[in-house]
Order: sequence, then C-alpha cells, then structure tokens
Amino acid sequence: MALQLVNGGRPDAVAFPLFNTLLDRTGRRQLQRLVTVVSASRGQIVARQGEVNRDLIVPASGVIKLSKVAPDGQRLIIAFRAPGDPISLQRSDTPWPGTAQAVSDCILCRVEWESLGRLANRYPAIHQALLDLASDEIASQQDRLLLLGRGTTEEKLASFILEYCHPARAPSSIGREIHLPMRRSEIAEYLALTTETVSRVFSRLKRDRIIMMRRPSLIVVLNRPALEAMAMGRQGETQHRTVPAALESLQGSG
Amino acid sequence: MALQLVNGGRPDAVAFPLFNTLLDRTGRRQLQRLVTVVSASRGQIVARQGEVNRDLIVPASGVIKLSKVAPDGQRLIIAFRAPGDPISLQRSDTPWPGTAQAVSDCILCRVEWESLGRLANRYPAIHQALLDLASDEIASQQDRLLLLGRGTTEEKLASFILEYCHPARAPSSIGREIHLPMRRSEIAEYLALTTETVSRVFSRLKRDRIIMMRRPSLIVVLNRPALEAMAMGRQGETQHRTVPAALESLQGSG
DNA sequence: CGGGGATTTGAAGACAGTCAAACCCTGTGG
DNA sequence: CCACAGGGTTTGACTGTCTTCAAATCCCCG
Repeated sequence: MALQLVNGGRPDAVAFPLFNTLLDRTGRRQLQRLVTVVSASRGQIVARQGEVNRDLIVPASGVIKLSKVAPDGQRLIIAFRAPGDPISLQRSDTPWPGTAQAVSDCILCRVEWESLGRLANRYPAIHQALLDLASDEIASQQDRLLLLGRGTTEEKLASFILEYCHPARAPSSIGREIHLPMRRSEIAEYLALTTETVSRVFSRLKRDRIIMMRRPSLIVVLNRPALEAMAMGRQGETQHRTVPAALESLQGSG
Repeated sequence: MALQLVNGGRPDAVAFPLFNTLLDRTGRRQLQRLVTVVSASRGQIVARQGEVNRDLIVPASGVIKLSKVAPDGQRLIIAFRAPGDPISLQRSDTPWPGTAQAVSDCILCRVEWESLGRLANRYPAIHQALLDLASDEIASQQDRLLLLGRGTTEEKLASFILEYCHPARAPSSIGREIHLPMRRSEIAEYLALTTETVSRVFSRLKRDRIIMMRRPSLIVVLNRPALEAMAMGRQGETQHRTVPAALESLQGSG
C-alpha cells in the first residue's frame, strides 16, 4: 500500500496546519525550507527514550506511538500521534521521554528546534502556538490520568474507540468502517491492560451490538450513545453522589 | 500555627524563584506590582473545575491539591502543588482542568495572565520559562501515567513517599521526621487507590522497618534504598527481559 | 477528658491478570 | 488461485490483588 497524505497536499501543510495559518506566504516558505520529510515503515523506531531531542517531529501521514518503559520493564504507550500531532514537545536540551515508533507506515516532518526558535523570533505567534500545544497536551494527559487511574476496563476501551473513531477525525475510514492500525497488544499497552482483557471487552461489545468487526482491524460503531455512556462510566448509579456546594469546602472525600 | 514562608522572604520571591532569576531589578519590581498575595485556609477552594482561568496562581507556602472529577463522580488528585509550583499552566481562555483546594493553610500569589503576558513581551525569557515549566509538567505527568497505569500498590506508595520526602525538597521536616499535610484519603485519591489500601501498605512498611510513624502525619524514612527499590518495581525479576537492540525494531511487545 | 472524625484492621467478594490452548487472519510460496 | 505456516486474536479456567463492607481503635481538638 503506497503512502498517501490525507488530503493529497504537501507533507508540511499536513503536519503544521496551525503554523501555516499563523504565517504569511514568506513565513510558510521559510518553514518549508526548514522541514525535512522522511518516511518510516511500520515498526521502525523514530526516536529513542533517553536520547537528546534535536528535532520537532510531526507525522504527515500514518500513526506513531510514543511509549515509555520503566526500569523494571513495565511499558505504557503514552500517546498515539496522528497527522498534525507533534510527537513530543519536550524542549531540545532534555532527553526524549519515551521511544517513538511507527505503528503504520508513516511520512514524518522534522524541524530542528533551533531553527524553529529562530523562525519564532520573527513570528512570535509561533511561541504562543507552542505554548497552546503544550497546554492541550497537559489537558489531555490529565484526562488520561483519570482514565487510567480510575476507569474500568470498559470505560477505557470505550474512550479509546470514541477517541480514535471520532467522526471529525475519521482516519482511514471506508463508509462507517474504520481501520485500526494498531494491534491488540498496542491498545492494551495504551490503556494499561492486557491483550486478553482488551480482546474480551471487544467481544462483549460485539455481542451487545455496540460495535461490529468484520476483521480484527476493521471496526464499525453501531451504537455510539451506548459507547459514550460506557466511556462516561456508570453515571446512573452515582446521581446521589451530587454534593451540595456548601459541603465541597470541607476536606474529606470519603 | 501561623503561616510562615520557607525562607522568611517575600511571598513573590518564594513563588517565582525562576522568574526572579530571569529578571533584572526593574523587572522584579514590576512583577511584584502585578502579584496579589492571598491566603487560603485548609479545605478552602481556590479555583473551581470548569471556571475560566484569569490568574496564574502559585503557592508561596502550604500545599494545594489539584483534583479532577469525572462526570460519574470518579475523582483523582492530579497533583499536589508545593511552594513555587504553578497550580495550572492552562492558558487563560480555557477553563480550569480541575478544582484547586488548600491541603494545608496556604499563602498564594496570583498574577493575571494578561499582565504577565505584557511583562513577558519586555522580558522574552519569561515565555521560554513558561514553556519549560509546561515541558516539565508534561514529563512528570507522563511518569505519573506509567505509575498509575502499571504500578503496583507498593510502587505507588513508595514513589509518593520518595517524591514527597525528597531530601532536597524537605518540606516541613524536623530532624528526619517529615510532616505529611495530606490525609490518607488524599494520598489515596492521588494514587488512584482506596484509603484502606494506602493504610495497609503504610502498615506493611512500618512492620518491615522501612518507615516509622509516631503519628499518622509524621513520617521518618528509615530505609531509603528499600523504598527506592520498591518504587522502581521488582526489577530483579526482570533482568532477563532485557532485549537485544536488534529485536526492538519489531512490533510485538510480548 | 470526651466526642467525632480519621485511621487501622479484618473478612469476603469482584475484577483483571496469568497461564494455556484453540482459532483465525495475513502474507507467502507453489 | 489455493495451500500453508506463523503470528495475532480469541476464549477458557484459575489465581492474586485490590476493593468493599464492617468494626475497632486512635488521634485531634474543643
């Protein structure tokens, strides 16, 4: 399967949609000159945990996983990065927080942080854009903390499906059928579960006609409201937990 | 107990150590003029989840918890903020990601984001410093994701103790005895556990002479190496997991 | 010194993990 | 185009850990 960009445009236009709207024609041309386009095939390592980060890397097509290993071998996929998502915003003098690896064949854009910094001095909006990106990243990681820390298996998988099969995003979809480029083991590593558990929950969702899967990598959401309810957790049970505002100022939580 | 600043200095000097090193005398004076100093007593809510974020808030003394509630009532403490840690870096036009509440009596410094932005235009190093703070926040949240997602109960609590009782940080310590301002239920909410489980692990650590607690809020680390080993996970078991680099480029994870 | 909430401890149960085996999908080679 | 091999996925049984529910104890503060 040949690599193809989402909209058939230039890789840099796909990878830096935000910057391109912030820059004038000259700025865009300067940015283009800084960008190196490379490709990576599935499984290829793009950057290693612990190495120093010289480039900002953004996929223009395909999906990258950013995963972290603890000293004892525990692993977690911190995030899947789709076209337009910078893989890591870690500043250039710090080591990569995790290993970036291609989940599917990818086209990547690389820009040296240093050059980008120089460009940002001419176009200060870039500084602001980077801070906003970091801010979004913090927000989404906080949501993930809550999900991984407190979510049940079903909440985790439902959230994942909704996140990946977001109608607006709609990565490689044919009709309502969406292609999941990642393996079960990668979904498990992303949700801090095991492959078996992920598979079991998928089976339950199929049995309940909430999703359909012609093949393991092709998913159709049949009942989105049910998935959304599942992702939010069993909120019906907890209506009574609503606490008068006056009590909120007290310490206790149990 | 009267509120007291760590070094007896001005609140703004304690809350903005980074900025103060970046600014000249004039800049420091300008920053001082922008800072509002307020106090909050234990349990008091400083900012509410969902409200719009007008100020950057940094404790100068005391500890603040930033906690998030899911629609179904699940709760997690995202972080404890000590003096000098901004409570949230969320940009000013986005709602607060969680509720900030005083864990102990606090002195807080508030600065309007807008004013800070104007100051940053004169002192661009502030922009860089904010990005670095965001970068650190992302890194520490990624570590937390791994901890909450994959860590065992013991790893979680050991990490928490080491984090809070860091020798350099040494918040309110008398001799080797360190005061934990947060309740068991708050430690549990931070580590995505239950109060009972936290208590049980504390008991085990006491039984094994790794820590000592004269009272529930006074902790002494007796055997730091054991705690560190515990926080890293049972790595002895996994020496054999070390994988030749050549295999790393393959997809599978087990 | 006493009351009430926080902490600790105990017993039982549920959920996800582990180990193991069957099944299916994919990609290769004939 | 079909057969086959290997790995990915699904399913099953069992185990361990953490939660839940319950009760006793302790600490903090008035």
